[in-house]
Amino acid sequence: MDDQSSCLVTKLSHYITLDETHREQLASLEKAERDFEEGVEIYQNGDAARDLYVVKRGWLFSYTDLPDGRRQIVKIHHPGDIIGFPDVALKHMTTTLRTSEAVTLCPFPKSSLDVILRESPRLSALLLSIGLRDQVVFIDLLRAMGRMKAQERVAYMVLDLIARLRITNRRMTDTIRLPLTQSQIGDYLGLTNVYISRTLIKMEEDGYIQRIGDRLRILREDDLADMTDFNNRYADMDTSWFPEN
Amino acid sequence: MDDQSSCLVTKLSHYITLDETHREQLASLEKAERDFEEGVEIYQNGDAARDLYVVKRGWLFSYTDLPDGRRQIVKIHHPGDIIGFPDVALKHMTTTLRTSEAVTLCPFPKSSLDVILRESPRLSALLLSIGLRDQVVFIDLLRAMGRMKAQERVAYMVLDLIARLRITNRRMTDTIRLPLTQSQIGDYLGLTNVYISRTLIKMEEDGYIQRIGDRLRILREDDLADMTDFNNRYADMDTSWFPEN
DNA sequence: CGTAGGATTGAGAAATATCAATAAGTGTGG
DNA sequence: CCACACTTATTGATATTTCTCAATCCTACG
Repeated sequence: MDDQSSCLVTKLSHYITLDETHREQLASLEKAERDFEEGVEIYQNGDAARDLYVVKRGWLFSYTDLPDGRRQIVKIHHPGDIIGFPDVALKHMTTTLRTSEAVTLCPFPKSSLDVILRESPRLSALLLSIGLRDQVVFIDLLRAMGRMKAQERVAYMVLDLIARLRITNRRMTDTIRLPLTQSQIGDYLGLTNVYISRTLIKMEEDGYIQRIGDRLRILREDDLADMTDFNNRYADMDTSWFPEN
Repeated sequence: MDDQSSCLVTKLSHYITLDETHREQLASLEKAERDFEEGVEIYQNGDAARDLYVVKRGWLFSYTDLPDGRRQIVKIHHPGDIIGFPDVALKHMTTTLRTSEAVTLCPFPKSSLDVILRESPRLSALLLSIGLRDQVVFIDLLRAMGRMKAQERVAYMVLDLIARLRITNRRMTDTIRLPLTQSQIGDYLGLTNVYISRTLIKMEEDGYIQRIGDRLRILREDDLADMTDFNNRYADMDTSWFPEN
């Protein structure tokens, strides 16, 4: 597998400059990429934690269910994301992974981390930082779920999605594709599909957003950011303390 | 500073066996320990992210506020915890740290991580795993906040606290001290102080818990675990893939 | 013994859920 | 290109959960 097609190299290059050695190390970790249809489950809560995945194409999400059927979607995954990282710490997967549309994933085994930790302190620092930054992002989401009203939560979700898409796509405009049903948005934000419907309608009436098919246009991004006291964690990473190589 | 008094060594020994080299590496990282009174703020949201702290004694919590004053407590810290780890990834602290009672902390600089990453792949793997496991814990809390009712959230909080206290204190009974006001519990669970009061009374009436001063006795732990579909993440860490040294 | 912070209680209001019906899309087979 | 089946979105009516505000009660402590 050459550098061109290594998902990990692409992902990590967004944060630090990788030299040739790093690129080779990373590229060697990956297994062959795999395609999946829309609406399939790739692994389930409770499966042995074995592989990680880098998303090459398409959207997916991870969720957990309560015994009575209530569902919480925990993370929405985009191209460039590493899926399954938190579960590295545990013996079993803690979520179920499901595709929102057709996707391509690059799997690599959890044991690859061992290689990285032994061979490159710098890459290790980067992986650690990505994990910890994701933790901050979860804390932000927690704040939204604990203390924000429906409209603010929707605003937060949209801003977070845009900020993340802009990591890999610099000239993102104000319009995003949102391949999620309102039930799924509700499961992500701790609300019902019905209330998501009403909230989106209200936000459109108030001129915050505009909906065109499965696309969403942000009309007053600054106002939404104020409303949610939004911080772009993806732009604030501190790589200054990383070891040299 | 000898091993006896190194907070980090004590903390990390709960997970893997540390040889003499590891112990020395870790002990050398720590600065002198510091005491703080009850009700003081040790650092604030927005401060430069410079130090981490290991808790030697006492309870504290981290929180963030919304501009209009709504507050979300994000983490309750006990003896043995590492505080400020997620902020390592960023240039600034994302929360404010406040004591619930008199505490003793062992600070060590963020730059110590550089040393660990360069010198010990095994310790690096452990730190990474602790960070990632904490992420899973946040995901569990997110699920509670998004999809559980007040009583279930309280149950979840109590079970999580007990599980954590049992890491360091093996023969923990069914009774814990809870040095938090009902307003703080509310800020943690995304509810109001008033509703916490009513919920605790209800749970006591139903025989789930018993309150004696600032102590809480769990009467039907299994039922509470069923109610919240509780998983003890602290007992399920996978250290099998860690590098040798 | 007075005071202050915390807990409890009551009444009413707001936010969100639930249930059920209808409308609007969307893809498929003919 | 049409008609059917199916999923998704919207709407209305009502129920539930939780919040808000204000009063009162406790309890620890100077």
